[in-house]
Amino acid sequence: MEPRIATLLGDSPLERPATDALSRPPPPPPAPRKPHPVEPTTANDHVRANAPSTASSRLGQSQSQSRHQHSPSQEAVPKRQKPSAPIASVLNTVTPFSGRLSDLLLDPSQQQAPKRKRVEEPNDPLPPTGSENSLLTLPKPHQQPKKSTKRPRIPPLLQGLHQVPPQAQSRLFPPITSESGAFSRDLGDGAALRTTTGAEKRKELGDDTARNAASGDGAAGAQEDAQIEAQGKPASASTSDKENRTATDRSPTSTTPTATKELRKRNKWSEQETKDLLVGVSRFGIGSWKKILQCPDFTFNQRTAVDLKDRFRTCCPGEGLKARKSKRKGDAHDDSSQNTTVSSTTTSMSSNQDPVAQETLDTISSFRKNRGDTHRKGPAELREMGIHGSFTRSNRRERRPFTEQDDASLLRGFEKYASSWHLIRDDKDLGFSTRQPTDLRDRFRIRYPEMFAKAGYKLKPKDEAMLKEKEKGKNKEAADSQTSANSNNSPSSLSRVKASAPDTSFSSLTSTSTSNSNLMPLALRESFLTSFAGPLDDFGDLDSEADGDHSRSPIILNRNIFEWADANPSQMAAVTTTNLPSMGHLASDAPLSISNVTDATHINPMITLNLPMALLNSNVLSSATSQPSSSHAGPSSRLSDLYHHPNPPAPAPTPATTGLSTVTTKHTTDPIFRTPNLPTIVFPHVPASSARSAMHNLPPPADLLSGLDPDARPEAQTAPFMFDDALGFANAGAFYSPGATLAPMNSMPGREMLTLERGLLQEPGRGG
DNA sequence: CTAGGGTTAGAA
DNA sequence: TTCTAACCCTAG
Repeated sequence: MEPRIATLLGDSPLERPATDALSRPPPPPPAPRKPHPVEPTTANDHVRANAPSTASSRLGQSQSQSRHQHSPSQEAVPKRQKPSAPIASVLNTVTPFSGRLSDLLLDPSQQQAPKRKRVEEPNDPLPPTGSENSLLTLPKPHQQPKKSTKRPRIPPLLQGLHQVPPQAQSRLFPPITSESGAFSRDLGDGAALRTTTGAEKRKELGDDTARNAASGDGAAGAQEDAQIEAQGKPASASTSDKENRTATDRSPTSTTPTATKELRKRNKWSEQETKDLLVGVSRFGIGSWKKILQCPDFTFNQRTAVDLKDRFRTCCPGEGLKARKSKRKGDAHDDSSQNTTVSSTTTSMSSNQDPVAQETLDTISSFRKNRGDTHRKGPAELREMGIHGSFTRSNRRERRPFTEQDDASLLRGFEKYASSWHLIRDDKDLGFSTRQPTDLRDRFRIRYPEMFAKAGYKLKPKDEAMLKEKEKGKNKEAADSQTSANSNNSPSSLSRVKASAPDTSFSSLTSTSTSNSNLMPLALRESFLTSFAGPLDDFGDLDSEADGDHSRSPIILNRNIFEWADANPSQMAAVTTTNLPSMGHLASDAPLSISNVTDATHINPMITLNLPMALLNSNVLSSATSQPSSSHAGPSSRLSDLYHHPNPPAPAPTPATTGLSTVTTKHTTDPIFRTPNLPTIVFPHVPASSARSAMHNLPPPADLLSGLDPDARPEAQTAPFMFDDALGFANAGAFYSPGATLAPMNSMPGREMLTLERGLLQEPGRGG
């Protein structure tokens, strides 16, 4: 850090002493302004301001800090002379004092002693040694001039981070600001604390004041705060309320989440609290925890709504709240059966004093205390509390998780109606009749954050951050050469944000994508766009199927594909364009356009083979085509989807494709397509061993490319496949692997990746 | 009606 | 106890 600071200051590490000197002893800046640079007035003022005993605790810390830092610089004082003069001259081009100043201040024999004295005498009687003190008190006056000379402000601030004052560690670390008050405010200066406002600070206040109270120093402050709080937020603000109520007897409590984790201690429920809770539930109903919490009739010891809920669940298991899952199977069964009995009866009743309710309670009691659960409250106890009958439930709808199908429908709905959630809800086909529009919106936000954001809506801060992080990662990945393994989703928290599938499908399909988050070259995406036509067609279910975090596995192309291609030129040709409607199209336009030559080694197999495009049609793999695509089909059928053109009355079969479609309408049974030499991925009968080891005998790139029309192989010619030296090529159609992404198939650095997102490979226009 | 923030249920 | 997602509330 320090070297960096030095760098920021423009000083070489060697000049560091000079830097220190600048911040402490009077540097040139003040010189021009004041005829007498040694004039102590300024310094004194500062010292006075800082000296007060109130701030002494912190000052003391910073002093000790400074001392450490200064002692070396002191030793270096004699050496400073040289550096300081140049710096002075730099900072102050016109300083008559520059020379003198350094002389005056830095001369160890003469100047230091007098100067020190002046400073320390009036202000700081306490300092152990004069020399240290002088260094401490001097800096501030000179830092200000420093600012005026446009010195970076960072260094002094950063330095403070080196050694966190011990006391500060145990409490909130003050904000890092340029305000000098940042630290001192946190130092237990009650007045300063009390002046802060705002919810957050109030929270902190409660904490700080609590400590103050404990120390006897800020007790008044604590009370004041409590009052303020109580006034501002009567019974609300569970957290702050919680902090204030018994703040004095819970000194270790901290407001920071992290600190809370460590310091929060068990807070047992008292009988009175429990009673209040139960009475509250009987009054407001199950689920109205906040109301209960805020009801002035009840007192809770620093409870949150969640605490209330949990307590209630403990006391009255089965009463409207699911009991905790038991890890042991037997228990689980026990619990569930019990729950169903209880809740099914209780939840259906809303009237108190119901005999059946009593029965329910008795049922509960019959279960209770079997397992040492002493918290359950039986009917008798409840009656004692004045609670009769069962509890009513708040009319909150029952929580109902979204299924994958729901998600798919939601996506479809969104494609159809955009963000008109009520329309989505009303669409009977989508089956959201039991949901509220906002439910759909919320779910969509969670499930498809990227699309949600792209549609112009605001994500929850957390999701947003996650999304950003993800994009970062993605970009990084894109930059790095990527092994197929990389493209697997990590089962981390990010997994919730599907690896760009929604993004890809949505953005590319709507052609609104300017996103760089996609690994696939834009042109390539567009190619697929056109080839698969469907604007916003259902990619949803595909995506939803990828719900499993690992479901988006990349396609790994077998090396042997090259060999196979070499050995089977004709099939190769057929395969490469099979099932890629756009391919035929492209081919017809420009025979070579399908190559994606990103470098000399990426060779379009088509070029290599130099085959007539007439072979290019379809369904080499048509064995799968007989299956109609189903929107909810599994991967296998999806595979088939890919392998044949989805809609027999295809939306827009390209001329080439249609024209050639009659040429090869073959089945896999056709010997020509059942070459024994195919890679296992596509053609199972190829031994993987040979596939891996085989070397292909491809002519040198120069030869292969010699006859090419340069124009026909532009950089991003949107070819769905690419040829990689000695590795093979990827063809979306032919080598699609159910499961997802067609990932980069080479692991060589600097190679351009071809990644096909699942959505792009999917058939559009299902059912419609 | 929607956006956005708040509250609650339930799992971890 | 914490965290996430489903659900709720309400201003605009």
